[in-house]
Amino acid sequence: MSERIGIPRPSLARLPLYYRRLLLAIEEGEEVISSNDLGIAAGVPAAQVRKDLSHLGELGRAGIGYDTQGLAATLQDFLGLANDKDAVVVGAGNLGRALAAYPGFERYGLRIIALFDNDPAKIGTTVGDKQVFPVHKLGNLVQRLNVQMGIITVPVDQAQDIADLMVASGIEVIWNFSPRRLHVPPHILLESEDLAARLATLSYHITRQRLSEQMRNRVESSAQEEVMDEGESLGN
Amino acid sequence: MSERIGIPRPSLARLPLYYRRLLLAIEEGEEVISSNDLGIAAGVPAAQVRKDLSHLGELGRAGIGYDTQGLAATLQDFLGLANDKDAVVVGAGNLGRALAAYPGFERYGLRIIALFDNDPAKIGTTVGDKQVFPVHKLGNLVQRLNVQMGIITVPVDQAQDIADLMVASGIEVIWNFSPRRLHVPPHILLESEDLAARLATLSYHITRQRLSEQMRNRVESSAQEEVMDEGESLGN
DNA sequence: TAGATTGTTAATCGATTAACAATC
DNA sequence: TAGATTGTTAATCGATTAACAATC
Repeated sequence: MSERIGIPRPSLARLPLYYRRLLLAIEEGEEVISSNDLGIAAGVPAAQVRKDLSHLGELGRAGIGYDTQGLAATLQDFLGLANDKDAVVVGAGNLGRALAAYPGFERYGLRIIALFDNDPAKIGTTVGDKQVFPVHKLGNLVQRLNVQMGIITVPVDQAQDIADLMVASGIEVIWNFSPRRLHVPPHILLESEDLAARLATLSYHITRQRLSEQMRNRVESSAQEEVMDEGESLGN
Repeated sequence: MSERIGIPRPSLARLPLYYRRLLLAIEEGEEVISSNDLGIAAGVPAAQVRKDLSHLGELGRAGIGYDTQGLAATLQDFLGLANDKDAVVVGAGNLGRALAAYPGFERYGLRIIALFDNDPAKIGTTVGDKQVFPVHKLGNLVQRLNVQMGIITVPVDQAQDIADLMVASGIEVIWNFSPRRLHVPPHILLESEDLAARLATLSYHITRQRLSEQMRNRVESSAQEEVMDEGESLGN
């Protein structure tokens, strides 16, 4: 995907956070909100918020702030959250079933309409109200219902095959949860959540933290010794 | 976490991808690998790979490339992948159970030792060989076993409370899967996977893709009309 | 020697932040 | 009017990329 988008990627990623804060503000009955408050919710400075929102137009009022209802509607529209988006999950293991049942997706317009798997023990079972079908039925269903999105939660060695199958079936957006870089034609949008890779970076931090802790302990225990030394030198 | 790290975040995030490629190369019996090949695996140019690896030292040999075994060992060490890292999952819903059973984590040294939940129907059940305990037992177990990492998969309205509890129990790294910005003291490392927010950005792309498709169809159908017009004007 | 490939320097690119006139 | 807050410009920051001498 060669990204013909009119907004920087980091800005786009923050819009949902602003949106979420706006829903909260609306619920609280607040009619306006400042870039500062939106920034706090997203963990960025107010200037960043204003810059981000400036990509969508002039949405605020100087001296006042942003109209909560208006801005929420603009973001909802810009992100297409009110549009129904059909998806299928391939891989009805733990992760696939968890995503199929994830309660947070519906409010953003995602409808997971079915799961697919090749394990006979899984075929025919349901996840909530969603059925698990054999993978060979994927193409037909995707074409018939014009499904746009495919979610991949199969074991890593099958991920590329499934991606190929999805592309051949006409799926245009792939959300990949397998720990593997997938290859897709340029017109397909591919987004990956590589949890194992993410864990590896956390592992890096845990390791450093452990080291600096040991250092601290060593400093503390020598401080402790010093205290004892002092006690002794005071000779009481 | 004010990030006293000696390597840029984006570089750090790519190291696991290089590592994975190295394991593959080793499996294939390859003894050296070029920055170019590593780059292909991670989707970045060779210069990026060399720059990333230069943060860990001079690891390659000019004219030759990188020793696969040696570089893999260096990365494993740098990322602390061989160190055992104990974790608990709080929230034994679909996602929590999926993560607890996720097969990709063990090879990176993560040991999920228990799950916690407040639902009586879940307490006492197991996920693989891991037991689900009531949340009030979290502090004791974390302290007794010196658990470093907490994984949050509870509903959004409980996420902050659980984070507070984890911090109070001595956990130092939190991996948050709830769609909410959590507040933790500065010495705690907090990393979040906000799947709903990620979905919202995918929604943006799906919406644009749909629009550009409609445009294409419109162009095609007018092209179609033109063909028909021509056919007519040819008068056959 | 010729060819391959590194590590590093410098140039480029893009995002973040600070500052402020304009506006309410 | 005084105070608050926007949108935007310019400065800063940091990461990516290109280029190349050094090395094998």
